[in-house]
Amino acid sequence: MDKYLVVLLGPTGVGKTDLSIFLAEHFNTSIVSSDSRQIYKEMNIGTAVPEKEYLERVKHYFIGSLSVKDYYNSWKFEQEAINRISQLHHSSDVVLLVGGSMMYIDAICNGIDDIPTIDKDLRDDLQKKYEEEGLDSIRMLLKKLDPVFYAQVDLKNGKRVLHAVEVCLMAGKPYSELRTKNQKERDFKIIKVGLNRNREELYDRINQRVDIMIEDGLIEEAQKLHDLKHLNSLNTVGYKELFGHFDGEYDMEEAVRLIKRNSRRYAKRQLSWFNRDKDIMWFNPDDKEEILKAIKAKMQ
RNA sequence: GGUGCCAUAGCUCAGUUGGUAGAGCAAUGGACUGAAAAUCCAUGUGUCCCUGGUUCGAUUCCAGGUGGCACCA
Repeated sequence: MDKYLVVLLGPTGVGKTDLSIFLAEHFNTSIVSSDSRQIYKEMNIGTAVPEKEYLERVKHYFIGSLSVKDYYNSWKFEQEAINRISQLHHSSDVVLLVGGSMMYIDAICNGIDDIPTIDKDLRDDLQKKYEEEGLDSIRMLLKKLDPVFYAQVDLKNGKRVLHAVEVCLMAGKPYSELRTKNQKERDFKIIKVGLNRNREELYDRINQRVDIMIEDGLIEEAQKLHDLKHLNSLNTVGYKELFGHFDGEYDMEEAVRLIKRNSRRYAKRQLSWFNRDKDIMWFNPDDKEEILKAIKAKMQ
């Protein structure tokens, strides 16, 4: 009997959660979350974690399982989620992967190349060099360490250049040699269901959801995390804009405006990424029965 | 009803001494392999309210109309 992973993806605010409960109950299965921010237990309101009732009705994994202080990345997620999925496949033929974090989804569906974990000291040293000597000096390093990747990389993107240098130094060989781009074999079949709405409707939903988050106490939630704002986990839409307000950079109205705008832009970036993937079947989240039918057809 | 002011991008507005126009905000498209809700790149989208007039040429000047605002009745 074939095992299936049904991947439910789409931009933020499109309505993945409601549909995921419907599908999970229909297939009598669990949900593995592929959301890089809902995984942190201190960030519930701002990341629109499914409401308590849903979490009780359907077993969810990778929601609220980490602290914002924990270091995490998509490679770790790949290891842990793949393990979890195969364990769940013992008792269920269908498992749901639900979330909008593009690279987390990719890590499960395609796999990520094996490269060494970067030493914290090395990361800090390079970061310091970047800040003191500028991007150009990091670029020169990369040119020397890995001319092949240097020719491919977006040289204006500091993070990319920096990371490539880190990997070269850590691995002792060029990053480009480690980038196989090989698709990993999985022992389950993948069915990708993409959710989208017309742009105006999607943006309305995003805007409204931000207002609801504020009513639900997002400001208080962010206040508690203010001291930790330097953490990567808190470099997140909904929190960083409030930190800016707490630090006196602008008023609350402006903070809310920025949260809405940045959420919309995030949704746009997600769509850009997903649109490349020709395996995705696209639907409006309201068409539940149609979606179910399409999934079942794929399982024939 | 009268007088005055205004009408230009999705919004707020600038501008053209007459040669079809540009800022901010918003928006759009894209990249992406161990920070990814991150990070980076690119893009001005327009009956310049309508109809006539003057002019080689009108978004710009003139007249009328329409709509909005203010004041006076």
